[in-house]
Amino acid sequence: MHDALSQTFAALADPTRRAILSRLSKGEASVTDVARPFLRDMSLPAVTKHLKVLERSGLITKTRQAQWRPCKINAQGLRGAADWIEDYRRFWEESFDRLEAYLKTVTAKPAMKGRKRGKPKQAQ
Amino acid sequence: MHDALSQTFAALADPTRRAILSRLSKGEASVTDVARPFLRDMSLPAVTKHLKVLERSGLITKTRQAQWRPCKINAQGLRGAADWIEDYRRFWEESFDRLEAYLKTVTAKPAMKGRKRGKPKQAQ
DNA sequence: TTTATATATAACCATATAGTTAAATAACCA
DNA sequence: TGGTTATTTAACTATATGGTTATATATAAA
Repeated sequence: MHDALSQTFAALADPTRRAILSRLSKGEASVTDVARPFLRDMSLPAVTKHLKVLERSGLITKTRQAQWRPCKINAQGLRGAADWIEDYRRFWEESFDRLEAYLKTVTAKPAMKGRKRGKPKQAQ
Repeated sequence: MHDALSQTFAALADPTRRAILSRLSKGEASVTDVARPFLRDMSLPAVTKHLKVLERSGLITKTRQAQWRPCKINAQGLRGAADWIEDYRRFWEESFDRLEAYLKTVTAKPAMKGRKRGKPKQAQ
């Protein structure tokens, strides 16, 4: 699974990493500062690894400042994911019922060929 | 990682599963129909597993109709993910610069205590 | 009852993920 | 130089993931 979108979603599929992004959305922070709230639950190298996942997926960037590596959010990396999900928004918004009815008229042609024995038709 | 949001993002972190959702957004379909486009690349049980992941994460539901299990999208399951990402939208929209400036005035108080030797300050 | 279709499960394998501890590297300070 | 702080890397472990093939189950059809 190497595509960018999969990497983004995979990066978001961890509460620690989402918390890190939330923290960084309030401003840059060093690795130690990012790690502080998690050190009761995991070691510093564990946080370093999470940061690496976020960096690889383009959701944060790291710069250098003396012996510190300030981390900065790059929420642009969320655009792809946001756009993807956006395509499904209509499914949970109020116009859903009317839209579903419309879709049923649009997708009425059977997409399943070679059907022989009363197979269930798709949305009609 | 058991929380709902993590499960949703994890389910989305696979191109096959996203393609399945895309297919189901156009209407209900049986397991075989859902699987058809993927059978050059993987076996039917592999698709069954993907469907199970989508089902566990609440993104689809399966019903029964004779020997078929029509699958139906439940994009409501995307709401949580959409809402989470939405909080970061401001980071990639045009008002970003002005907003960042505003945030800097808001988050000016140092969140890093015990600092001794010219540690980098956070967004100020 | 037998056969065919649709789907699920079992057992297995390879790789990825998320954590650990210990050691290495890098920059600053005295 | 030597010591301290910040961060990364290495080596390892346990579990999860995504795939396989073979088998089982359920319903329908002949």
